[in-house]
Amino acid sequence: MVDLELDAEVAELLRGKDQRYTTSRRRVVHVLQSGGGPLTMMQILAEDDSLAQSSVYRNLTILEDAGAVTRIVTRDDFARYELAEHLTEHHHHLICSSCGDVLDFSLEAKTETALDKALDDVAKKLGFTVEGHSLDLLGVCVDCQTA
Amino acid sequence: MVDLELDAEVAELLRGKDQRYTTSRRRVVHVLQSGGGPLTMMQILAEDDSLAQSSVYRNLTILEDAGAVTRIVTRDDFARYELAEHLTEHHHHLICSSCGDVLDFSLEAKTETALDKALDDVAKKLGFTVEGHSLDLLGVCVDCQTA
DNA sequence: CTCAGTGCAAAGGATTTGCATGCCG
DNA sequence: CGGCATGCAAATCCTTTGCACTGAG
Repeated sequence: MVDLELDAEVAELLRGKDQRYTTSRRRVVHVLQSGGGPLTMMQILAEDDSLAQSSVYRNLTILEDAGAVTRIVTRDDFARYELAEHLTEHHHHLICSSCGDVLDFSLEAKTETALDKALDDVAKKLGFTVEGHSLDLLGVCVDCQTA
Repeated sequence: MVDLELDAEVAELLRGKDQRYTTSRRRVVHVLQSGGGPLTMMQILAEDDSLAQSSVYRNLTILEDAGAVTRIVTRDDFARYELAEHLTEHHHHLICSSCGDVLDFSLEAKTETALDKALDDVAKKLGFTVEGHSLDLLGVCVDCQTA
């Protein structure tokens, strides 16, 4: 999704919650877009130092509420944020157990479909209403292996 | 795994780290074993009030370090703990987006194998060393649907 | 002008740690 | 006996909140 579409989409989502798409919110969204994976607060602030920590926290909460951003927590003590799935592509996470960084990856459509079906079956059996799934691969990233 | 095997296994793991399998550590392990899913600190303390909060935190850290316990974080602000995978069966988590509770579930062996293979392929392509994977199903549990 | 959005600093809450005591080996 | 494990309470650190200020409409 190119910037313009993305901005329009996010603006729309925010309007639905009577929120404006302000400059700093736009900045946060753009940082997330260019991340290549979910980012921590530290990473976001480092990427754009015109942003104030408390405002970023507040804006991320608002963006999450509007459905534009998803907050995830992995092994370490920092929450990470990424653009909501419908603003990107369905993907999964590769978590480095050494440095803690998180990268995106995707499965072939065929595999993904098979997985969906298997999960639906399980959920049906347990009486669960499925809202989505997340699949994390835990391992050591390239950088940490060479280091 | 029955209690005796489990205790022996955990004791062994702790010995490997020069740690004792004390009474309160044993209590924590047994609470986790009967959980049916990963438990929060609150749930653990509620299950056995002879346990002191700080000691449970400390013991869980030690047990995790010894490879007997795994710490996971979901959507809410509480960490959850479960017995390490090699002490139980490979399984996945069903997270209720309403009450936050987490339950275990398993996939058919065939599905699990296919998934493993797909993940291995992806990891190889990205130069990652795989240590494991986790699959969470997000939805609404039976209790929350009727409520 | 008005009111949502912002930034600073102070508060909040799950988790961790210092220290004196108790208990296992 | 000696040292690790425990429990209490105080400290930590990410995150949230109170409040006064700023800027868009």
